[in-house]
Amino acid sequence: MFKLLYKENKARRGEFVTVHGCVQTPAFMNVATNGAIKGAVSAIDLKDLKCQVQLCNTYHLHLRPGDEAVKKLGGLHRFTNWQGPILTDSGGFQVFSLAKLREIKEEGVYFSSHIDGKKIFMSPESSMQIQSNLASTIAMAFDECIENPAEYKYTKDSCDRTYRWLKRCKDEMAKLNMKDGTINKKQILFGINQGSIYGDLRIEHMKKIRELDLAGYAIGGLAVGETTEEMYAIIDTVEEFMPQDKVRYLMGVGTPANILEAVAKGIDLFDCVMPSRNARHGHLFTSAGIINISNAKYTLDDRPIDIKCDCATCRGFSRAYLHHLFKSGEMLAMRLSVMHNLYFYNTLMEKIRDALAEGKFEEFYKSQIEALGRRI
RNA sequence: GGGAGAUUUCCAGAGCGGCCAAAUGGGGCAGACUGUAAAUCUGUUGUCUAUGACUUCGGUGGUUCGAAUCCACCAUCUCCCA
Repeated sequence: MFKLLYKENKARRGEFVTVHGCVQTPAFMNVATNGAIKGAVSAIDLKDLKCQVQLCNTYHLHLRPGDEAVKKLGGLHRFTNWQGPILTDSGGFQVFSLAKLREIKEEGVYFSSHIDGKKIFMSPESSMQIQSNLASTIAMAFDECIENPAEYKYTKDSCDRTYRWLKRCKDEMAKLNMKDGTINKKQILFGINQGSIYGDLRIEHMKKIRELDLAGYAIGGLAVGETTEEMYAIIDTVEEFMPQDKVRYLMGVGTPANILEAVAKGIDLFDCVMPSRNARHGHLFTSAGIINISNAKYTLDDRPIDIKCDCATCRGFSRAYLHHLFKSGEMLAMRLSVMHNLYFYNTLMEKIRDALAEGKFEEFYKSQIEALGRRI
């Protein structure tokens, strides 16, 4: 259940209540595709990183260790030791990211496993079954994430199919939530808007899916090849047609600047691989801009990554030490960096919420938007 | 004392007369990364007045139209026989 607390222009400060706890929004969900944040960060660390929601992946966990195994082990919460809300992505993104390894049909998608080539079939029904076995808090609808640029005709047909799939997802989840042996019988479903960069298709699709009265609505298929301006334009276009009383999730986005911009446009939830992936590659976010810690100029830099940050990494370690850990290929380089970047993202969201609560979001936006994208 | 082999651009190491400023690794320098097939990938790594020019392959001299590549001597190192 979503409760809108404050609004400043389009930006929203809210609370999203789930069976696994209340999420203060706007919020960033921390991505743990395989049930772990890459870079050796566990659920124990997530509390210190101000994480509210963990995101896991249906396709990946279905292949390994298998959703039946996770179910036998008590579901994702017990398996990963994360007791807060968990959102599972449906496998729809893999329709995009594993495009070379799949074939789309009306009944569902045939994948060749990226691990061993084995044929995998995922349909709206099987995605719901897997997510039910994983027992996440929030299940995402099984969609096709269309790459950009896309043909208008292809996009229209795909959106129509994604809509038919959404109805099948809803029906299947209703059945699963009543079934004996289901771990989380209160699992909720979010629908996903598609339509590439075509405003009319986006609106038409959004209007149709909002009729299904789902627990939340996501905008998918962005940050997959279009320009930032096109992405912002689509958010503006679709937002008007999203229910006010439901949580809104912009999937897979993005940079800190993207997130701040999207909050201003009325989005509540985000997730992105960027803080963790970029951290593993030495790309760190700071209040003054972005740094690449493996650059030679940090060899003798005794300052913390971000002088204004109070994460465990910044409290205890210098840029020079992090630089050395990267150059030496130490695992610790990634762990400390991922923890910093996630803390940065989660703290950014906290600052956004505070600004909204005080009615100072616009001020905050203006003071931050430029620095967030700067490279130093 | 005698014999055999080595010496290449930051390192290792290919090259055995022109297609060589010199393969391939590593290291260095930089860039990318947006619902994670990503501890990955890409570019670059002699100098410059830079679609070309110049100086390099232990040293010096020589053969040749042309040498990292062939010859002579020198230097250093390794192995074998005394």
